[in-house]
Amino acid sequence: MEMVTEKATRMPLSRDRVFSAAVDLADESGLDAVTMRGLAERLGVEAMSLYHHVTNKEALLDGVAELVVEEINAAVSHLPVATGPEDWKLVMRARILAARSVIVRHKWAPALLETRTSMSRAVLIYHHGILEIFRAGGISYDLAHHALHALGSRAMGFTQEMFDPAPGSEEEAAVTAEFAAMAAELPLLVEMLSEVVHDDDPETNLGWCDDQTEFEFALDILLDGLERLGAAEPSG
Amino acid sequence: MEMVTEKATRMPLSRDRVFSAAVDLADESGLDAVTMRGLAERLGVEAMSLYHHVTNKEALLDGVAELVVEEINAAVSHLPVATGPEDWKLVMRARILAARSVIVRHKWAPALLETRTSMSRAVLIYHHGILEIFRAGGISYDLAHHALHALGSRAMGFTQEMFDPAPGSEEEAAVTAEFAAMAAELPLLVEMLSEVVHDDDPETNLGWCDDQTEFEFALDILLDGLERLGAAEPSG
DNA sequence: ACCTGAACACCGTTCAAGT
DNA sequence: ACCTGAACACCGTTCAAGT
Repeated sequence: MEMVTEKATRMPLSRDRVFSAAVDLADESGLDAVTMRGLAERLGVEAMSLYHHVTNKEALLDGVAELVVEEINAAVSHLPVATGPEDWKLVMRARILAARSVIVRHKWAPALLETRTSMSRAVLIYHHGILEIFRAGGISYDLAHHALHALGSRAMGFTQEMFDPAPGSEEEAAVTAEFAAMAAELPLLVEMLSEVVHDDDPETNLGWCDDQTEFEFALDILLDGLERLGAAEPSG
Repeated sequence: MEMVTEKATRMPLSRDRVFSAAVDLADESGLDAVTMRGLAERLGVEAMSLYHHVTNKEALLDGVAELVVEEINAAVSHLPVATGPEDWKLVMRARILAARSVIVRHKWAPALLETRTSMSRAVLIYHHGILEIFRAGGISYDLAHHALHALGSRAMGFTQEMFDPAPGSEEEAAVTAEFAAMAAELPLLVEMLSEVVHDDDPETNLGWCDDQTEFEFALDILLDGLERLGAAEPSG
């Protein structure tokens, strides 16, 4: 039942080992657990040794983010390519949902990716693939550019949701309490929530309000809208 | 030219003064400058005095977020209300763009709001107002619920953009360099960027990739799509 | 070349003490 | 009731020193 720790392997440190140990640490204990000291301990080494392989914490986080996006690129690399205006939307949809399936395995990734300020090699490659699909679909560079902005992080399979308390957490209890106290002032929200059901399956959801269904709902509105705009363009 | 500092006023501390001083500090020096010690100094007080008014740093940040959303609620409070299926989309659009104008005054707010885990009083009130517009437009609770998810933070006037280096920053230089080095592998991105122009006006943009035009482009696709779905619903 | 130990400058926070 | 000073347990990081 016990995992083979990095410490037990005793191989020399390297950038790759540092980054992938950080990913594992984040998977197990969250992003906050990724401290220089904590990561070093997991690697059976002193915190200061890490600085021999990464210039600082920011560079470490850049590397971790890059590893996640490379995992996405690997996951989408064998997916079918678009052949024309008929199938680009389905191909795009499949690619984005494949990216999302990687993100779901690393629930801390959205928060990390949002804090990255520079576009890395892997992110550029991913977006080039997205652009390829738009172009195969006969969509102009101008519209594709707008589309990349409109999709934003959704192109990569996630939306950073506001206010998503973990089910059963004290935050969720706090929201429920606040909501109950204000029910009289919020009649429409009360009525809406009595009509709809939240699916809180932690296996498929990134959070309270970011489940697969809602992600696909918004994605389809955007893809449908883009398809419509593409069809209305003067030339392919 | 020198501002009247909080220190000079010498009034006793209060929750409200603490929160609004934190907003001012974030406006001037960014969110990272809002430390217990830094905020205390600005208030002419010791760091530990703050704990008499807020339970901890998280509660401080909650209060700061709440103040921003209250500013949004004030900004939209006198806007016209929707009267039916004919005008709900315009009313919604105006409200969301008014919210955005508040966010633009506090460029650190998106990053802060994304980290809040519980839905506050002001956020509930804001979303109730949004729901009011959907309902006036004859949209069902079920569709409105999907719509709130689909809009996400965009309902409040922002999208947390990934990879938005500040114009002229070293991050932007890094992206440019990376991009140049990979140009051969990214022919479509090269061609796209040669055709489109980025408007980097720092007055209207929240970042490199989140300018007013792109925000409205995506917003209109979503509102148009929701309108279409609403019109197709069996009953209002 | 690679790793370490001690130290520094910051955090948020606790606690006992001041008025 | 409100504020303070010293201290604690953490950070990221520097630097001189070890092998």
